[in-house]
Amino acid sequence: MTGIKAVAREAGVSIATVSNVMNKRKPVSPKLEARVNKAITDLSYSVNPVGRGLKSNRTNQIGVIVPSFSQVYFPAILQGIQQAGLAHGCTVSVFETNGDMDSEKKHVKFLEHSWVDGIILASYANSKIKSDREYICSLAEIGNQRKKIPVVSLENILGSSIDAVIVDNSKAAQIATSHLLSLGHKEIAHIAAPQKFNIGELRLKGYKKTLEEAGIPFNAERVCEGDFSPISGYHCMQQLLDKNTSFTAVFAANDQMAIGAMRALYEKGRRIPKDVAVIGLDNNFPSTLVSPSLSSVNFPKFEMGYQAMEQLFSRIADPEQKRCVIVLETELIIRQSTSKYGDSTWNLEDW
Amino acid sequence: MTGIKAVAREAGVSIATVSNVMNKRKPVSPKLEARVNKAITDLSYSVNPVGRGLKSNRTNQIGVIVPSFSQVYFPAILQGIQQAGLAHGCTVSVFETNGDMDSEKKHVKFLEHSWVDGIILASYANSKIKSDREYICSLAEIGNQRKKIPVVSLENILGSSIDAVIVDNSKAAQIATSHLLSLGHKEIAHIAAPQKFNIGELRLKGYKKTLEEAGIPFNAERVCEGDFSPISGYHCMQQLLDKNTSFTAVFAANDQMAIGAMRALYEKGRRIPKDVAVIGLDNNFPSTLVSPSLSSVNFPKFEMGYQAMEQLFSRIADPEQKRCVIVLETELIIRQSTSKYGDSTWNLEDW
DNA sequence: GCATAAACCACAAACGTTTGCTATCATTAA
DNA sequence: TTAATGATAGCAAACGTTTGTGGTTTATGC
Repeated sequence: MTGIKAVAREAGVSIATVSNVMNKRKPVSPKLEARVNKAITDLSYSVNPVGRGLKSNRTNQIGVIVPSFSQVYFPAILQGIQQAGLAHGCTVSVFETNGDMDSEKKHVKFLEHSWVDGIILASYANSKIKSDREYICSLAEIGNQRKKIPVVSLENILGSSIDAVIVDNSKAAQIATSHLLSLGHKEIAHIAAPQKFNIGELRLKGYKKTLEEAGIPFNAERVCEGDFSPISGYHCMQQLLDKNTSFTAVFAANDQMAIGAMRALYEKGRRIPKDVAVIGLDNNFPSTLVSPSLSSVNFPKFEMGYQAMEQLFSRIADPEQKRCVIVLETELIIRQSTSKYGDSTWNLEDW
Repeated sequence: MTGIKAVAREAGVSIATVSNVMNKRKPVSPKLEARVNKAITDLSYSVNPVGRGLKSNRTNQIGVIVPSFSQVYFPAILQGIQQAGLAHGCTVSVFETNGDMDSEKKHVKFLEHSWVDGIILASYANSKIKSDREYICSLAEIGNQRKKIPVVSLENILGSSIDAVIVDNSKAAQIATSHLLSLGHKEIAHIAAPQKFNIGELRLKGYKKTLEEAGIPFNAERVCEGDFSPISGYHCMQQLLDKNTSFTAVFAANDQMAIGAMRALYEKGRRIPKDVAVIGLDNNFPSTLVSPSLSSVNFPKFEMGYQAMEQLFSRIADPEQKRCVIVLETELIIRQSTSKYGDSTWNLEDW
């Protein structure tokens, strides 16, 4: 039962003075301060965050909702969030949705009642569904009886008014496609991300735009829509190969699908990159594990998490500040799957 | 400012009655109960967990410390923890150590002062270092002024008295080695995990024991110690190949190193599994991505997390119960890298 | 109709902090 | 000498709950 009261008694001062010593809110005479500090260490006292939270209406806790812990994309983001949080003495509670909207809503509801100071959300809302769109917009207003809860989104913003930290998905797709063009490829297939999601549309858009700008007509026959999973990439590639549309390169909307596609190519005896060059998007670490290693466009995942947390703190500090959308840069990563020489040395730095 | 007080006023009852209605602690007459419930929904009131926590001395929060979010091994465990926590209305705060002991200690200290109800810890303590051993043992006694904080460990127990949920690492290594033996291999190399960790020793021990029981003399020339990373597996394999000790199979102490080893074999023109069969340990998903896919021994990661959380709740409910160590079972997963026929069909169920 | 028990409800004291306000004291200027 | 100033310290209320204690009503049995 070592509370602030015990410290006060031990030091022979009032609890207010102890509080003042700890928080340096008001000046305390040196001798009293010394007495208090001695009492604190003697009793090995540390402030009870629950009591403090009650008074200050802050919990120093934020909630993070991501589709998956296992999908390699998100742990890196979590790291960034965590690091930034640590720097502010803030703990991070995590929630996983498995891409399920009901689950996501449930978690948001839960957080709403658990008095976190803020929420970072990587939503999988389907922009084609009205209720999903409404839900996303409603996020700007979530909160409990006492106050609104600030939210920072890691995905598309969809006309809502909440802060976001994102990458330019269309531009990233352009970078990938341009790279293939620069290698001399004219017939480039695309394994698309689900078009019901904003990022799916944007990545396809970037692909199309780049082709058009290069004077190459868009051919819908060369596009197949997957669902982010490797196996969907595998099946898409099988379908593309079965059609009699030729292609010498393929751009997959994420690395996982690209890896699946590589497998399908391998099974059909197509050599990578000699017969077909392959590039992915988002640069997850398995890309360095497969053979040949997979070229990709890096997403600054750690940075996204870090910035999201910083933005959240910024909004908590000033809830009235105007909306902030931070766009981070992507970067082309060339590996073996688009290498001209098909060399097979490992890039040790990836590890 | 919608607190329990406002509800009481709205319903024209005392706050005690509102509390009783919500927690069903004492019977309340149906009409009052209805009035209270109406007031609750009208004001969309929900209990403030901070206020409650202050009184009940519980936060419904547990802290989880893992070496890494990104290492595929841990997210699956996190999922299990999360799910079990959710079932108990408990949130999970995560911390990452990157395998750094100082960082781990810092996080433990932090949690000690943040009044979590319990801690789940996947420590990387070095069992060879005295201070690390002492630290581990001290974990059984951590706590703040008010009460001891229960801890459940996910790793080796090292003579401490804290609860644990583990797998039998030695046995798992035996399963892997036996599998290679059953395929007719007599010369089996081992890429070991760091011997400073308990699990490193145990896995090596299982390997040795299996060989001995099969009447095959242990040959230290066929063992190389890595550090869990793929690149270390790669280098180990290079070293093994450079020696003039022959081997027709290799057992790596985790999947990541196995994948690195496969790469080295590939570069030297050794075919897998024809020239050299490869098996890993822990069965992480990249094993299904590489080609040929990697055989492994599955660790029930989700289950480990789930059980750890359940055990934690159990101890929180009854701090005096005697120590509990749960050992979970592993399972052999045969894929292409140890397939007799070297077939190359994908196991779609893995995805 | 009365005593007794049972059912129901409210009061108020905690839980551990923070903080506005007041009280004390020493110092300084008039 | 006195009043004004400034620097410290403490009082007590408040944050939103839970819960022991006790008081009031209602039902029950005689």
